[in-house]
Amino acid sequence: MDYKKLADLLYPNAKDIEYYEKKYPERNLKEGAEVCRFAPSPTGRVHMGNLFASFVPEVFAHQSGGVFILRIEDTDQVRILENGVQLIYDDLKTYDYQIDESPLDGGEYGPYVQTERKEIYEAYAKYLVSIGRAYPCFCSAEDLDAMRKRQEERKEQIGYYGKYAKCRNLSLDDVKKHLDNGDKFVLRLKSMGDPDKKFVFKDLIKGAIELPQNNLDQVLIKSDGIPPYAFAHVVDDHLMHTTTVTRDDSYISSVPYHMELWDAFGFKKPKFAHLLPINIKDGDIIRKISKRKDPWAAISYHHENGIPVEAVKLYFATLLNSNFEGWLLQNPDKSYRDFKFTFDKMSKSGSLFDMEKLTNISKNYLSKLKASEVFELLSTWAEEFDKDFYDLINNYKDYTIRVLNIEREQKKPRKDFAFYSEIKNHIWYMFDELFTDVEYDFGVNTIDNVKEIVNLYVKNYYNADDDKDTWFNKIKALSDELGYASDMKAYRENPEGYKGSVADVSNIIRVALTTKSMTPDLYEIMNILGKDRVLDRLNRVNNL
RNA sequence: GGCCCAUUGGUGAAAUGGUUAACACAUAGCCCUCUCAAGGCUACAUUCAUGGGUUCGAAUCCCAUAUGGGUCACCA
Repeated sequence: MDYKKLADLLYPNAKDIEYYEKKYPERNLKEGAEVCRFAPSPTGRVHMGNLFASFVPEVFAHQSGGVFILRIEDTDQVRILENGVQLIYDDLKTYDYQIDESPLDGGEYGPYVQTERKEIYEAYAKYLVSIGRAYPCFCSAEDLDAMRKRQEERKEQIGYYGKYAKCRNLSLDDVKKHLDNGDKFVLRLKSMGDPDKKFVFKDLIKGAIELPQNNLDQVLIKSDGIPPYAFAHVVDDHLMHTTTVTRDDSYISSVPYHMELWDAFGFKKPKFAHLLPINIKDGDIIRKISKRKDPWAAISYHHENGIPVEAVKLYFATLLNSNFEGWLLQNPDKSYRDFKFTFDKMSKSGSLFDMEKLTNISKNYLSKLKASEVFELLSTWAEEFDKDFYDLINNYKDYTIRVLNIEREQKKPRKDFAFYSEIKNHIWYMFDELFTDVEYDFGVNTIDNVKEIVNLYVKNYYNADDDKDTWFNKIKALSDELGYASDMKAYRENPEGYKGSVADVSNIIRVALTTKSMTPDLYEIMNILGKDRVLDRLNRVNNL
C-alpha cells in the first residue's frame, strides 16, 4: 500500500506539517518555565470545581515564570453554548487569573479555539496517513452497532480493533470507490498496542500507573472533519509547547491511547498531572460538584454573597498543597504567589469542598486588610448588590472607613465577617439613615431604670473628649452612684449585694446607642459616632 | 461486568518501616473580659476500611475482602 497516495487521496489540500512546525517554533522561555493550559468546553459557566481545575495550571505556569493558556475545546458542536467562551473568560478574570494567551487575548500560538484549527488537524491527520498509522473507515453506525452486539454476545472486548477493524485492509481502489461514491469516512488510528501487555506511565500526582496497552483503532477525525478530544489535544499541546498537561483524572484510563498517539507522531511528550475533582457530601453520598445540584458552587453565588475572591484562592491553595496553610501562618504578609507549590503534595483521593473552612480563611483574610481596602472591596460589591448601601457608605466614606477600622489595627484584629454581604449587619447602626424605626431590647431592665442611667450619664459623666481610661472610670463611677457593682469580681462574689454590675450599665448604654447588646468596643463606637449622635440617641431613649 | 484509582477523627489532612498518629477547621469546656469578636489553655482517632501475612518493629510493604470513585462513544 502506498500511504503517500492514500494521504493525498484523502486530504488533497492539506498543508505539510513542516509548515506548522515552523510556524509554531519552540518557545523562548527560561529554564524550568512551565507552559500550562486550561482547556474547557464552552458548555456553561465555571463553578468551584473547574475554577479549581484552572487555578492549578495558572499557579504552576506563573510560579515558574511560564505561560498560562486558555484554550477552548469546542469540537463537540452539539453541546456548545452561545458566548460560552466569553463567560468562561469573564469568570476566570473575576478571580484575577492572569491569562497570557486565549481566544480573547490572542497569542503567537493560536488560534485558541479548536474548531478554528481544522486546517491544522487536517495536516497532521494527513501526516499520520502518510506514515501508515491512520486509515479511513467507511463503516456506518449500523455496522458498528452490529459489531458491538456481536462482541457483547461473545463476551469479547468491545470496539474497533483487530479482526473487527475491517476498513484497515481497504485497498487504494476500495477507498477511491467509496470517495467517488461520496461516502463519508472517519479517520482511525492503526493501533499497534497489545492489551495483554502493560503500559506504564508516571503521573505527576498519582505516581506510576499500570494500564493495559491500547489496541483500539480510535477515531482521529470525525466524519464532519473535526477531531475528537484526544487527537486535538495531542496536536494542540504539541504545537503550543505545553510542558505540563493538567486535566481531570477521568482521562487516566485513556492515557495509553493518548500516548500511542504522541508516539505515532514522534512528538516529545509533556508531563501529565491528573487532578482529582473537588467533591461534595450530599447526605451520605460523595459526588462531584454539580452545576445543577449545587447552586452554592456557582461563581454567581459567590459573587452575590460577596465571598472574597482572594479567600477562595487561598482556600484552593490549601487544597492544592496542605502545607501551604502552615506556611501562610508563618508568613502572614505574603501572597500565595510566593509559595512554591508542588504536584507531589497534591491529594491523591479528591477532597470535599468545605464551606466552613472557606469561611474561616475568609475571616482571617479580611481581618488582615486595612480598613480602606475592606472599604473598596465592600463598595465594589455593594455597587452591584446593594445600591442604597453603596450610596450611603460612599457618602460617608471616611466615616465608614473609621467604622471598619474598629479594633482592626491591633495584633489580633476582629474577625466579625467573612463575606461582604455580612458587613452591613455589623455596622448599620453607625448610620443615622439606617437608624430609624429602631426597637430597643433592654432585657430585664425596666425602662425607668434605663432612663435613670442614661439621664445621669448624660448629665454628670459623658464627655466626648475623654480618653478610654477616663471614659471607663466614669462608667464605673456611674455604676457606683446607682448601686451597681463597678468591680466585676466583687459582683460575682456577691451578686445579691448590688442592683447589677458595670456590665449591665454599659450594656444599657450600648443598647441605647446601637439597639444591639453585642457590639465591638463601646468607647470606640461612641468616639466615632461623635458627640451629637451620642446625645441625640441617648435623648431618644429618654423620650420613649 | 472488565480495567484503573482511592480509603487516616465531623471536615481538610501530616507522617514515605521506628518513641505518646502533626497541624488547621468545626465542636465542647475553662480563663481573660463592660457585651461581642478575638486571644490563651484544655478536651476530642487505645488507632489509620476489614481480615491475614512479611518484619525485632507497619498507617506506611504484600495478599484477599469491603466500600467509594473513574473509565469502557464519530463526548470532552
